[in-house]
Amino acid sequence: MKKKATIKDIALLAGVSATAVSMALKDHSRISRTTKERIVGIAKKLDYWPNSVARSLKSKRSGTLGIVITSIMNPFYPELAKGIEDKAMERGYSIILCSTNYDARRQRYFVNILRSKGVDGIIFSSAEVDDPHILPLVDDGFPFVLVNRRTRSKLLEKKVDYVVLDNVAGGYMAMDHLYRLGHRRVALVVGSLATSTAVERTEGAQKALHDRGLAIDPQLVIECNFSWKKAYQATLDLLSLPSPPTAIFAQNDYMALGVREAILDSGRLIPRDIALIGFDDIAASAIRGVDLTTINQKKYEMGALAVDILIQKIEGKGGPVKQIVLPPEIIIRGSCGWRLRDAGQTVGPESG
Amino acid sequence: MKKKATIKDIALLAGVSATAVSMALKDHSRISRTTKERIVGIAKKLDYWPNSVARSLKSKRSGTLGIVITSIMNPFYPELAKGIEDKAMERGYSIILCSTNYDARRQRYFVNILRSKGVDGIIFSSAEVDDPHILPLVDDGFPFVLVNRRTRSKLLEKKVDYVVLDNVAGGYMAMDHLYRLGHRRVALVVGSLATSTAVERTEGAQKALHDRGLAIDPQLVIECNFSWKKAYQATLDLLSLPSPPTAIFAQNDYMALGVREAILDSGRLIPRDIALIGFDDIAASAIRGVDLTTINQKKYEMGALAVDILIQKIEGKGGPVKQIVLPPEIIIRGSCGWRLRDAGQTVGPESG
DNA sequence: TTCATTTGCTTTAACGTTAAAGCAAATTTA
DNA sequence: TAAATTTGCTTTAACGTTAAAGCAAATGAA
Repeated sequence: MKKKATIKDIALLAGVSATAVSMALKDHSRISRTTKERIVGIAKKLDYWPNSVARSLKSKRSGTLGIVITSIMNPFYPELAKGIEDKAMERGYSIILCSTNYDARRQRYFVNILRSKGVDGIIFSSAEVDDPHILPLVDDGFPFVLVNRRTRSKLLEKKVDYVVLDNVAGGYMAMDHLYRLGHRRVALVVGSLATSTAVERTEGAQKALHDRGLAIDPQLVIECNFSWKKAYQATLDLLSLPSPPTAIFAQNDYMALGVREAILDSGRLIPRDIALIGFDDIAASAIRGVDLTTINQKKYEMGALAVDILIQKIEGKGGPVKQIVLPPEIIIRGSCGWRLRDAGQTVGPESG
Repeated sequence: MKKKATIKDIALLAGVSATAVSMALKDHSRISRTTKERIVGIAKKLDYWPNSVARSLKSKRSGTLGIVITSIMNPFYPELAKGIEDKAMERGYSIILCSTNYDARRQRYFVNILRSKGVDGIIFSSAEVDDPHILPLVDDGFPFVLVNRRTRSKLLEKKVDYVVLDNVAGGYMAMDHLYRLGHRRVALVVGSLATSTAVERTEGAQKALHDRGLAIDPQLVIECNFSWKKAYQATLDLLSLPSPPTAIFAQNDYMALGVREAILDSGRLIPRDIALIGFDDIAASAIRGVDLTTINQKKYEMGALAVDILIQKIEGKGGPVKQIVLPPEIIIRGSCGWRLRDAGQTVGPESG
C-alpha cells in the first residue's frame, strides 16, 4: 500500500525540521509567515493528513468516543445513535460502535477494547443495574455517561452521569391514560427487570393505579425481556385467561408490535376489543394502520445531550455530576380508542 | 484520570526489560517459563491491557474498520450494519461508523479522517456513481469494499471490489410480478439516479416491459431521491393524472411507505384500487396491515460478506478483484393482491 | 554601544510498543 | 576440551507527532 506523506516528508522537501512543520500546520506564533506558507503549500501538494494514531499516543486524546449499545437492530437506537453521531461530528469527534447483542458480559470486554483503543470517553446505552464494569471506570475517573438506562447501584447512583427519561412518569402516564379511558384490568408486558427502564416503568404504572386505590393483578404482569417473540406469546397467554385484560401496556413499542400481532391473530381488533399502549415511539408506530399510542422520549435529544455532557467531562470543564431526567410525552394515536369506555363504547380505526 | 498500567510498569515490578514483558505476553519462544509466568501474573494483577494506539503506530494495523453509510436512520442499514458488526467482531475487528447524511462531499472528508485514524480498511455503503474519493484509494492500494451500491465509472469498475444485489434482476422481478397480475400502467417511484441501485432497478423494470414489447410511460417515472416526502407528493401527483397508474413500483420500501400513505390519504385502498410493490424488505414492511410485497436482498449476509472480503484484502491474501452480485428474492405479501387482474378482480386484505 | 528581549528555527525527548540486533551464560556438538 | 549453537535476556531504535528546551541571529531598550 502506498504510504501517506508524513511530517518528515514535508520537512525534507521544505528543508526544515519536523517540528517546524508541526508548528507551521498548527499556526504556531513562532514561525515566520514565509516559511509557514512554503510548508503549508508542500503539505497540500502531498495531500498531507496528520496521523491521528501518533497524535493520540503523544497527546492521550483520540477524538473518538465509544458507544456501547445492545443491538443496532433494536429500533430504539437509530434515532438515539443519530443524535449521538450528529453532535459528536459537530464537536469533532468520531465514534466507535459496539453492540453487546444483549450479552452483558461483553460490556466489560468492550470497555477494555475501547480504552485500549484510546477513546476519550464512553456512552453506555445498555447498562444493566449494578454493572460490574462501571465501578472501575468511576475509580479511574474515566469519562463516561449513561443514556436511556441508569445504574441503580446504591454505591454508584450519586456518582454517575446520565441522561434518562423519567420512566416512572412515563409508566404513570401510560397507565393513567388507560385508566381514564375506563380500563381497570390492564396487563403489563414488562421489559427486562435487570434494566432500570423496565423497573421504573412498572413502578410508574403501579403508582398510577395505587393513587386510585387499585393494584395490578400480578397475574397480568409478564416479563418479556424486550423481546417481540416473548411479547407475542405472553399476549396469547393473557388473552386465554378466564378473565383477560381489557388493555395491554407494553413497555416498549417493539414488544407492542408483538402484542399487536398476537391480538390480531386471536381474531380481536385494536382498539375495539382491546386497547394497546407502547413506549418509545419508534418509526413503525406512526405507520397508518399501526397507529400505536405510545409514550415518547426524545431519543435524538438524549443522544446529543449525552455527547455534550461527555465531551464536557473529557475536556475538563467537568463540574458536578450531571444527572438529567427528561419528561415523557404521550403520543395519542388510535390504538387505545378515543372515547371513554365508561361513556359507552370505544371508537377507533379498524386497524390491522 | 488514573493511568492504565503499561508494559514499563510491569517491567519495573518484574525486574526485567520492557521487551521481556512484551515477549512474555506474546508467548515468545525465547522467554523462560518461570519469567513468563511471573510477568503474566503481574500483568493480570495490574489489569494490564495493551495500548492499541501504540501498537497501531508501530505495526500499521489498528484492528479497526471504517464504515461509511448515508444515515443510520435509513431503515435499510440496521440489518446491514449488524451483518458487518457481527462478522467484524467475530474476526477481531472494531468498527468506526460514519454517516454522510446524504452529503456526498462528506465522503471525502470521512475517508481522510478514517485513514488518519489508521483504520485497516473501509466499507462504503453509500458510494455514488463516479465518486471522486474512490480513485485515490485505488491508486494507494488502500483496502476498501463497496456494499449495496457500486461505482459505474468506466475507469474503476473492473478494479473495485463490491458486494451488491442484482438490482437489474430485482427491478425486472418487481415489474414482472405486476405485469403477471395484469398491470399495464405502472408508475416508477425512482430513487436517486446518482446511485447505481436506482439506475439498475429502473433498467430492470424497463427491461421487463420491453421483453413484452411495451415501454414505460415517461410521465409515470418520478425521481424521488429515496425520500418519503417526495414519494408521498409524487404519488398524489400520479393519482391526479387523467389516466393514473394501476400499480406503483417504489424503488425502496421506505419510499413505498410514503406512497402507501398518499394512496390511503387519497381515499383509495391497497391493493383493491392500486397495487404497490417496494424494494428491500425492511422491518416495517412485514407488519400486519402494511403487508408490503417487496424485493428482498440479504442485507445481513451482504454486510458479513463485505467484511470477509475486506479482511482478506487487509491480511494480504488478496487475489483477484471480488465482485459479488447476489440474487434478489420476491416477498409476496398483500400489497399487490393475489389474483390476476385479468381474471376478474384483485383480492387483498383491506389494509390501512 | 551594551545588554535584554524577541524571533525563528533546531535538537531532544517522550508517548507505549515491539522488531532487530546484541551479548553473556548455558548447553550441545565434534 | 574447544568450538558451535541455543537460551534468555537487554539494548537500541523506530512508528509519527509534538511539547520543552536550546540557541544563534535579529531587534529593541537603556
